[in-house]
Amino acid sequence: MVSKGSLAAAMRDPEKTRMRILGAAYDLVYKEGFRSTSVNDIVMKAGVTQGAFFHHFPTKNDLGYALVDEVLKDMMMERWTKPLAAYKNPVQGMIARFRKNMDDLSDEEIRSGCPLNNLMQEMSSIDPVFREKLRGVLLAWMEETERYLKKAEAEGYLRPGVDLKKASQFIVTAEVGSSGVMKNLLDRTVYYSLYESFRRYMESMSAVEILLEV
Amino acid sequence: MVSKGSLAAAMRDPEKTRMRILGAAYDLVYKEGFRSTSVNDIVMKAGVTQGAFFHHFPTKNDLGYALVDEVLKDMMMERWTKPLAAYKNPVQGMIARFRKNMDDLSDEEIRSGCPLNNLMQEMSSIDPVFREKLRGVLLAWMEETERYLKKAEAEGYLRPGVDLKKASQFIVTAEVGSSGVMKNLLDRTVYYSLYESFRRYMESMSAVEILLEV
DNA sequence: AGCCCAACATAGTGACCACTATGTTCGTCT
DNA sequence: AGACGAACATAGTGGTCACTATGTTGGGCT
Repeated sequence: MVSKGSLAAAMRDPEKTRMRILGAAYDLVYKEGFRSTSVNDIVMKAGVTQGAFFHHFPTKNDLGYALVDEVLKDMMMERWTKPLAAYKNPVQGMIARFRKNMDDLSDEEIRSGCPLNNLMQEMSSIDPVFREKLRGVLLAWMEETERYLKKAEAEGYLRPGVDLKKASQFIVTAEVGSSGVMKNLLDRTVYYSLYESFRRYMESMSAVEILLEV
Repeated sequence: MVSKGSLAAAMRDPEKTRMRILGAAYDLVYKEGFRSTSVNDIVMKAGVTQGAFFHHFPTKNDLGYALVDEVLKDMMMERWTKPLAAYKNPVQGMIARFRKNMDDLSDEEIRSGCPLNNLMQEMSSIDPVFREKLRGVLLAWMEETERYLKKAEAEGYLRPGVDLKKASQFIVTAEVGSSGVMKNLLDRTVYYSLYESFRRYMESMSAVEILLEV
């Protein structure tokens, strides 16, 4: 009776099938773009049939929307805002994280760019539903950044008079823009250069000396 | 014999035909993206036949390359670096131009984003020829920016110790990133916010008080 | 045990795509 | 004046696309 159980586990598991599709789609869309990725590419990579695909997602666009809601948002928050909780001084955390996210990137990830930025530039102007969902991710990123700036302010790490909303919008713009520029230039020295400028900008609003352990 | 001449003017003019194709293609690619724009879309908008198109451009990709080399590059320089020549203080010029380029944008242009950024995010990772050509535009933009920073430094407008190359890379990244973020958010108040942060960053490297006439 | 429906699998289908094969026309050059 | 080639125009062509019509199968529920 062993075989039945172990085989059956892989057979009818709709939630797992859906996740396999989403996972395969995320990789392909990240690397090739949404329009350039065909449903066939996705089902081949996921190891399922087109029938399974269209059973779970009525249209290709619906898959794209699910990608943003269920995969992309967590991905971005996991990378950019969640790690800030580990730092006593959020300003120092943002500087350190900008650097770390850059150092951790593989060559292929640099070539592929920022998954949020990719989709924003490709889909925002041609599909209002995509834009709304991507806008939600971008705003959440900015709001979380602002929340950590507020925390920094409350604990005396910020100079008085800094407009936290404006600063958080600029911070996210710099982070997104850096990934976008790097995707084209493919030159890590430029990334180090952008990091140092970013650090200078962050330090200009800091009330304390920033010491970074390397 | 009047008819012959006036009609003939529009008939066999290869240079004009080529330009009509490039102009129509630029608009469509700018708004819809390169992959989403079909050759048929382009020839319809240009008012020429597919035969004419493929006579002037062997493949659709070749048209894309010509777009970058012959249209996009001039477009970007005309908008971002050429106007800096009119300012005595280039730092002030960059601040003023960031603002002016934003104010001059129509709603549709905001929705369409930065034409260079659009193509970079869409094509850089999937076509090396595109990447090289786009890279040329981006580097030219950065180098021109650096040239104006050098001019500013020579005339005493910059604080000592500013790394001009790093600063120019960050400036262009902020300009590109702002257009990219705006394309999604469609909210001019965010643009004003980004402008003020950009201005603060520029002022942090300035040796003089910046006075902007509104 | 048998029924039923979600969860797939298979095999198309029309639309659109970049591109081509081939024909025609006009200006130029001798 | 006649030839000739660049500058088009017309009508396809194979391939790919998102999507669908129609089966089949397995597990849960009575």
